Order: sequence, then structure tokens, then C-alpha cells
Amino acid sequence: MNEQDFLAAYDPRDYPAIAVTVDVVALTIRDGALHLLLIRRGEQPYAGHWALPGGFVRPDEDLAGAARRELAEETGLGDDRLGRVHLEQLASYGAPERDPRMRIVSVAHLAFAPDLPDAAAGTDADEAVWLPVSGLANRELAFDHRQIVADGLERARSKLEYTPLATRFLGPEFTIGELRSVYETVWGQPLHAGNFHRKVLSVPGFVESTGASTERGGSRGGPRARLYRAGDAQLLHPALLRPAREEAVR
Amino acid sequence: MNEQDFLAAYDPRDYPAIAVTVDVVALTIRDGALHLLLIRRGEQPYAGHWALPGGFVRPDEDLAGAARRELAEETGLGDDRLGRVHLEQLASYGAPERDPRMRIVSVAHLAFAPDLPDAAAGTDADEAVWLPVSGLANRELAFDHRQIVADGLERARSKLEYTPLATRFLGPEFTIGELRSVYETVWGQPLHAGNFHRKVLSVPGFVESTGASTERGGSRGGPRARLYRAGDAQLLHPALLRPAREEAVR
DNA sequence: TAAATAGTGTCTGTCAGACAGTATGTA
DNA sequence: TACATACTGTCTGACAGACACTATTTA
Repeated sequence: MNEQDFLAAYDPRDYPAIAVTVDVVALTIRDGALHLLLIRRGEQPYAGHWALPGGFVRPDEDLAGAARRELAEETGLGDDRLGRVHLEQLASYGAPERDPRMRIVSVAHLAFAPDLPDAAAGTDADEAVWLPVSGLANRELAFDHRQIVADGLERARSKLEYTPLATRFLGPEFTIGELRSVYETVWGQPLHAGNFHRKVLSVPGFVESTGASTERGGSRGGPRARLYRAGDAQLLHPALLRPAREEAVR
Repeated sequence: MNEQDFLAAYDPRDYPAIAVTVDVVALTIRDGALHLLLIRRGEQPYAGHWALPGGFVRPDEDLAGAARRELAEETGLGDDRLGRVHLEQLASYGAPERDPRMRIVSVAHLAFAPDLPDAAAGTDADEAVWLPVSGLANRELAFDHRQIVADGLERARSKLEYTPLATRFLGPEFTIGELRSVYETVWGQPLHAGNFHRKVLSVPGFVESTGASTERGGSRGGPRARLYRAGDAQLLHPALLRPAREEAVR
């Protein structure tokens, strides 16, 4: 029996209810460390645990719209100021027992944001905090959110290889060194500065020069760096591949 | 307001119902052409149109389980004989108006199958047919299934680059030429036989030799080819990249 | 002045793709 | 015999990574 036969035979209100939510794995970089937007749960189950921001999909909005709304609410930024934030669908999670109270299918999304101010206190989002990803190993996350975060992180690392989305972690203008820092932070390993520099400039459409340079050199010395902005490429070709990961192959 | 607040405040039965279904983009190769499993719709809306196999997610099964069940039903194969079929989640589709009757979020899946017999007549699946993908341009598909198929095809093409899943379109033993034919069919372009041969054998864990050869040479001549089976690699490294696609970059 | 960083030049090994060539089959 | 196919050898250009080097700026 297929979808259509079911629809003809069943009144939707009679069918076992499955609620649909969105959850957002929102990443940013602060102080050279990858941070994740989390919310402290106040109620059971998982009271006191951290959870991903998320909520029900409303009748009039699509999945990406719901995710964008949740992100806007939790960052306190407002939908309009989310312009430079990248948002994409990650995957859906629907194990029957993933929420002990009822059947919920969550469509997880992944967001890359530049360093945003903490949500203003007093808003609906005053419980939302950016926490370093490195500290997550010791914390328990609610529901299956640990798996969702793990999938989001792997997707993020992969996306940096093939797309110019690393620029979404930065402001509108940036140096090659700042861009390299994004890669090093997300991939968790140092890259060769000289090779990275030459590589980035050789990929068509990745970055374009603004003609300007930074006002000052680095805080610990060095020349003033040229400034770039994101180019028009949607895919990096050739890609910036991560250093070989033997463990991932087999 | 987040997911948990909603759950505390709402009885699920009161909340606007969203039905959750799975749809399956099942691909196979027949007669050197890529084929897609489709079902002819008998009822409105989209009566007479072709649609992806799919159906409601049941209370006790997870998303992948629902997709596997649907695939088993429509191919008439039975869950146990789906062993060599690759199944993965593709993406979720939830635009409010994607189904004119009610709000449905569909979690689409992607399947790679070896050439399967047509579903036996008289089963529940006697309306399911493998149709050549090349003929889809002229046909109207139901709902947003054209987009889902397009996304599935692109995912399939991409997966062949980085994973050994091309072998899932073949039987347990195959020749390098047959494997090359899978790539040529899915990517839609001829590959250099000699270079492909050397490349495949050079990727660790992609294929392993059975020691045997085909009984006869090709139908139009040539030596007997050695037989291989899938190796233990999960990822191809280095990858088999598609010939450069300029149009995809910008 | 010492140290750090930006940016460039050069070398080497790997790999994809082009091309050629041999061996082994079928019709 | 003509032709197709399997498989291998070799060359070239693209590219990643290692290393070296200069110039510029900060503390």
C-alpha cells in the first residue's frame, strides 16, 4: 500500500500522531574555538541537560523557515539580521523512542554564523548560550542530540572542503589568515600557512580582493594583510581536501 | 519558545497534524540504462501520474525501517532479500502545499539496487515499474517528486565519487568493465577504459580479486575478464572524481 | 632587536588523463 | 580475418605538501 492509498483510507486525525519539529545545530567561532548554540532544559525529561534549539513546525511555514525562525528567536537577532548566516538541512531523526513522551520526527538543520553577540537578557532566548564544542564530551545532551551534533560537525567539516562556506563564519571582509583559522578550528588541525594562502587564491571564485589591507599588523607582529570578501563560487574546484584521514576509510 | 516548552503546553492531538511519510528513490541499472522504481497513481490528485513508492511511517518503526519496508513491498522482494540493496536517507520535504490534501512531511530515501526481477503480478506491488530515468523529462511526476528525484540523482552521482557504492548496482561478482559501465550510466558520460581500470585497482579496499575469470569473453570479442567482489573500504581514497563540470561551480 | 606573520618561489611525489601497445577472445 | 575488449606501460600537466626565503610589522 502506498502513500496515496493511505491518504484515501485514513482521516489524518485518526492516524497515529507524529509530531514534526526542527532542531538547529548552529555553529560559530569564538576566540579561536568552535562554539555551538545550546539551551538549558528546565523540565523533565532531561531537566538540567543541554539541548539543541528547536521547536514545532507551524502550519504555514516550510522546514527551512521553521529552522530560521527558531534560530532567530534563540539568537535574539530577528530574521532580517540572519542574512550572513548559512542554513541548510542536515538530516531527519525519527527513532520511535527518541523522545520518551511521544513520537517526534525532528528535521535537523545546520547553521554557520559569524561571531554573534549573546542573546540579550530578557528576551525569550535568555537561556540560549554559545558553548565550546570541545567541552561537549563531558556533558550529557538531551534526547539524541549528541548524535545530531556529531552528524552536524562531520557535515560542517566536509562542507568546508567543497564549498566556500567557511567565509560564513567571518565578517564581510577578512584576511587569508582569518580564513585559515576557520579551517583549522573546524578541522581541528593546523594547516600550512603558505600553501593554504596560495591554494585559496588559486581557486576561482573563492575570494576576491577588496584592494584594502588591515589597519595594523597582527597583535604579535607581522605585516598588514590584504582584505578579501567571499567570491561568487558555489563549489570549490579543485576542493580543499582535509589532510588524509586513514581512520575514515575503512 | 523551544520544543520542550511546546511539548509541555500542548496535547499532541490538539496540535495541527502533520503526517510523516517516507518516499524512496530506488535506482537500478537495466540494459545499460538507469532505471527508477515508480508507481502509477490511480486516484486524485495526480491520477494517472507516476509517483515515488512511499507511505506513512508506522508507530513502531524508524524512518529507515519504513523506507525499507516500502521498498520491500513495492519490489515484492521481502525484507530479507534486500540484503545487497543500499539504502540511505536523502532529505526531507515539507513545503506546506506540497500535498493539496493535508500537511505532509516526507523523509525521502535513496536506494541502489542490482537489477531486480519485476515485482510478481498479483502482489500488492503489481503497479510498481522500473522506468528509464532518461524518459522522465517528458513525464509529469506527482507532488514534488520531480525535485526529489533530481536530488536523489545528484546524490547518487556524488556518492559514486567518494564511496564504493557503485558495486551495489552489480551482483556479488563483477568485472572492472561492468563496474565502469555503472559509472558511465550514472554519470552519463563515457570513461577511459584503461585509466578507469588502473584507477579502480589502485584504490585500497575498493575491489578484491576472486581469482576467477569470466567463462567467456565479451559478446563482441575480447579476452575473458577477471572477476572481483566489493572490498572493505567505506570511502574511496583517493576519490574517483567526475570529469570537471564547469557549470556546477558558479 | 627578536619574533611573528604575510606572501612568494621552488622542488617533489601523487594522480588524472591521453595515448599507445599487447594479448585474448568472438563473430 | 576483422574487430572488440582486457589489461599494462608511459608521458604530461595539475596539484598538494614540504621547505625556504623576503618583507613587514609589533612588542
